[in-house]
Amino acid sequence: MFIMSMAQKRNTKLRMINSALDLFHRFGVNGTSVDQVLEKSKTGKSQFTHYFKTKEGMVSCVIQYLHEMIQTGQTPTGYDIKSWRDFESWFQKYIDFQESVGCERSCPIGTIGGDLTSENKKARSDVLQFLEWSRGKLKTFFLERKAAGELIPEARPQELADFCISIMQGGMLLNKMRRDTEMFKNSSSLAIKYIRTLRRSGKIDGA
Amino acid sequence: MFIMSMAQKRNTKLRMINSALDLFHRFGVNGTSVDQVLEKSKTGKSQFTHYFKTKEGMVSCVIQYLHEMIQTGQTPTGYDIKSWRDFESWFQKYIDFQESVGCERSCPIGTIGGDLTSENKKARSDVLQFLEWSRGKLKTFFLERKAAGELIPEARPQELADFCISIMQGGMLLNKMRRDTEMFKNSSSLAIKYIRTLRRSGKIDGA
DNA sequence: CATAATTTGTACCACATGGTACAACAATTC
DNA sequence: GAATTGTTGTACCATGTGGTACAAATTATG
Repeated sequence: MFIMSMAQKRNTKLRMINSALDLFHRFGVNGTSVDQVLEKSKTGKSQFTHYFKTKEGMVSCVIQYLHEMIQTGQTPTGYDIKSWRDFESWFQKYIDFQESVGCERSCPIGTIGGDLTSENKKARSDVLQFLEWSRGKLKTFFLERKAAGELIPEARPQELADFCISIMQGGMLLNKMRRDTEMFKNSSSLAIKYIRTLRRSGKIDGA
Repeated sequence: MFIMSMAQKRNTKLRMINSALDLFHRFGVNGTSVDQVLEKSKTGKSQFTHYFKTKEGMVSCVIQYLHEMIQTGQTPTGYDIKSWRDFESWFQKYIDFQESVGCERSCPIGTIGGDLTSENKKARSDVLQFLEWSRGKLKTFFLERKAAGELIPEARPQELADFCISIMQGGMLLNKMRRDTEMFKNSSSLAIKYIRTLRRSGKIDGA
């Protein structure tokens, strides 16, 4: 039946995307060949051409898939931040993730995005779309806290969002290089302390 | 004579290293082939084998060279930080650099380091050596300021150093992805503001 | 069932990749 | 100037690379 067909189709395509995501995340786009993805996903060249046409097409699909997974909360890390407690654990989840993989990976979007050049128009635009979405999520969190009177007037939501994402990206990259979580721990700890000083009215409830 | 020989030798090797550095910085190690380096430096395979033996050997030399350039202040950015003013312009120099290259590059060490895997033992150890050196430079700056009574007792030099480097790495990576300096500007601006709150005794002299 | 559409297997291709072999050339030292 | 050392040019190679061609199998739909 139709549903079976779509399921079957999605299944094969999904296996390829998952394999690609894993390899891109570990070795980068340039560090991963199409054939390696095919081997890992137990598929052939014809499926590759059928579902993705080119390598960049595959990269694009991988990014969109990742974006969807993150949006729907199906990743160990995420952007569903509703409280100060959520916010402070936002950093911690990245650290936990890295610890769980021996600090051999940084943020997938950072890794993939950093590999793209101006030629990769489609894939880059997918990365940027995700990036703006994530900035928006954090910005919205801070906006809401500010509207609730929990942030001093000088606090600027967009700056705070970019500040957090920068620390996360840099921290994860440095952790990966050192195969150790120390640097991200140190920097996120300071970021949290700083942002606490921008709060007002009420006790600090974060971890 | 001997000097001419060494100069000639260094010249060829240096041309290769400079070409490799430029390409690695722009496209990453995995995004650059040995042949591209040879073409750019107008050299042949025999010189490659003679001076570097393998691609990783070349990467290793590039990192060591870069480390040396940075240590001796021959790069637009650097770690010669003696005053609060120096410190605050430390961030700005990276932003200026990115602006000067259309935000098409991030930090060379971050780009190259992020491409390496556990197999690249030599190159990774070179990256780590540089990284520890740079952490030490920033840490020392904060230690000295603290010793001079210019930082509150709660301020921890190592945390502050890692915090700054994380923001720099993350900010540059994000800037490169977005081809724009906004995110690094936002995050470094907050970092500077925060660190100002940790200072005491005396006016803020930074830019 | 027939037929159309989707999905997959096999073979192939031109070119890029990292690396080797080895002779020729140039410079330095004795 | 002979011998040693350092440097470069040319040709080559096995394997990896992204991608194509096309027929065969499988699945949906009339």
